Amino acid sequence: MSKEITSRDADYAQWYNDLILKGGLADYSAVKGCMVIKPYGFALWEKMQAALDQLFKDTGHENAYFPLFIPKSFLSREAAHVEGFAKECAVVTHYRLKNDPEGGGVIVDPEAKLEEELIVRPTSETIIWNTYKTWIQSYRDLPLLINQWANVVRWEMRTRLFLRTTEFLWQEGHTAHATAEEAIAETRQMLDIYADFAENYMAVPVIKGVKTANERFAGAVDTYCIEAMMQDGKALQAGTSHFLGQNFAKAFDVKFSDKENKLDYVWATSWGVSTRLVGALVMAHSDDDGLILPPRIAPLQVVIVPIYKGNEQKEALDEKGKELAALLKKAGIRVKFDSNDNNRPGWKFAQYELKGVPVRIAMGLRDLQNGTVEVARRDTKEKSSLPMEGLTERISALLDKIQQQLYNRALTYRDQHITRADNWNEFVRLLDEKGGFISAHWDGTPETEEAIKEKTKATIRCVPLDNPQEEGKCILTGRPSRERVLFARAY
RNA sequence: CGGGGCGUAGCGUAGCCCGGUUAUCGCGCCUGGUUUGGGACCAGGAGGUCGCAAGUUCGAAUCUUGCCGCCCCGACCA
Repeated sequence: MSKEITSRDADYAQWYNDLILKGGLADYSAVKGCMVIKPYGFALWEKMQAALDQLFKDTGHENAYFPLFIPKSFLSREAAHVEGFAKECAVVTHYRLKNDPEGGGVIVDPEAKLEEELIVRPTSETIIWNTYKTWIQSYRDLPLLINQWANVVRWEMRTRLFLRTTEFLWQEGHTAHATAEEAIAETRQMLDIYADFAENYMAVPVIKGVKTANERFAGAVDTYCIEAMMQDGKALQAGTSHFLGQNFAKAFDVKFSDKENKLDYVWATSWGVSTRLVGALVMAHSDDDGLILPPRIAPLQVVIVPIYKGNEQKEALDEKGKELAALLKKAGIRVKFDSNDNNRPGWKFAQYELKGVPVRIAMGLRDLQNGTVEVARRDTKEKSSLPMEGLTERISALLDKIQQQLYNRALTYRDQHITRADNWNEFVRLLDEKGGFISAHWDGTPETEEAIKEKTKATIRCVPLDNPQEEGKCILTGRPSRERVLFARAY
């Protein structure tokens, strides 16, 4: 590939791609726009899944599974929904191939045309609400709190590893409630869970907010989101939680009888996060030496590398290494003892740095004699010699400390990249020179938002929750405004 | 779909402008040995439809035309 870098964006894209490829998270695939998630990358996703799944279950949700295929007609039942997704749907038209009578290959059998085409789900609201119609009759059936882990397909024009792939893995929650208040509370609760997960597990600080009408989910009344800041100053939407009102209940005719035997449509929410979170993690923390993974979700938290001369030393260190690994494992630490003799220590150090393993322990003869080990942090690259005595506790504490410091570092960066702009020139200059979130007044109209996007490529990421009210003038039109909103260029 | 860059061994590349024996180098791989506290070293070895097709030419990785593919930027979007 070319080494010519034509812009900062391209430079950054290369850095990002290298991190993922060299870190062993994923590969390009034979199908353009799709991605192969490698075992290490999938192990990371599984850690994230497990934590999220627990948070969902702790709040009363259950997992289920709905079909991959959706009858084409379902999509058009909700007007805004079809408008939003029609342009990016993969469509199944036939169910059989046959040998090409003209030559070697196979062709689509024209006899095997489906009566109604199926679309591969870009999201599952429609197929799920079609099902909910049969599940919900009475207020006693509510609330219905379902989540599914699934893959979805969105035929995007341009893709990027983890951040935007044609097929991606995610979870999507779909809930039904008796009242608007309850559904809104659910929407907010799930937003809080996402924020909690991003900050406390991924160590990525996020801003909770509401989307403007332009950025709202197709079919939602309100879209809430968490927005993160990447190291290149671009924003990344890391999760969304939608209040759907009665839109889908009406589209799929889902009514229930309340306690007074009055018939009404149910109130809905949906919420999701995807493998994009892996991309967020990579971009938020990594450096030029590779990935940096937060300990709480790192597939491997500690790697032990023996350093030896000759077989005799190797044997002694193997024994000690296995012993230490067992000790750490017993304390609940995910640890690997790498006694592979094919690679030298220096090579292993570099490899585990590329993979972002938070802590490395090196032990050689010198350590055996002194009863110590060398402990190195991935995030700061600091090395120190620690006694074997009480090592487990120290490592546990160190993992916690790394988790916290990663978050603090990302938070400091993020906060340094929220800047106020009070006039148009300043706004544009900040976007071009500094990046990050720009806090500015906006007149509240979709037209102005669109105009700003066209001029600068910046969009309104969100109106932060609990946003302070403040008189001001729109950055573009000068019309009156009551609050600032967050603008940024985004992924 | 537009703009840019590129396609030479598993990976990364030189050579191309200005055509000329057997296509360069590094990593990786195989064999043997020495090594091992930050990506080891020595010796030997295997590995190639130079993206595909046509054309020009005595002769094409190199020139011309067409096609295919990939990456980056933009439009679309999580």
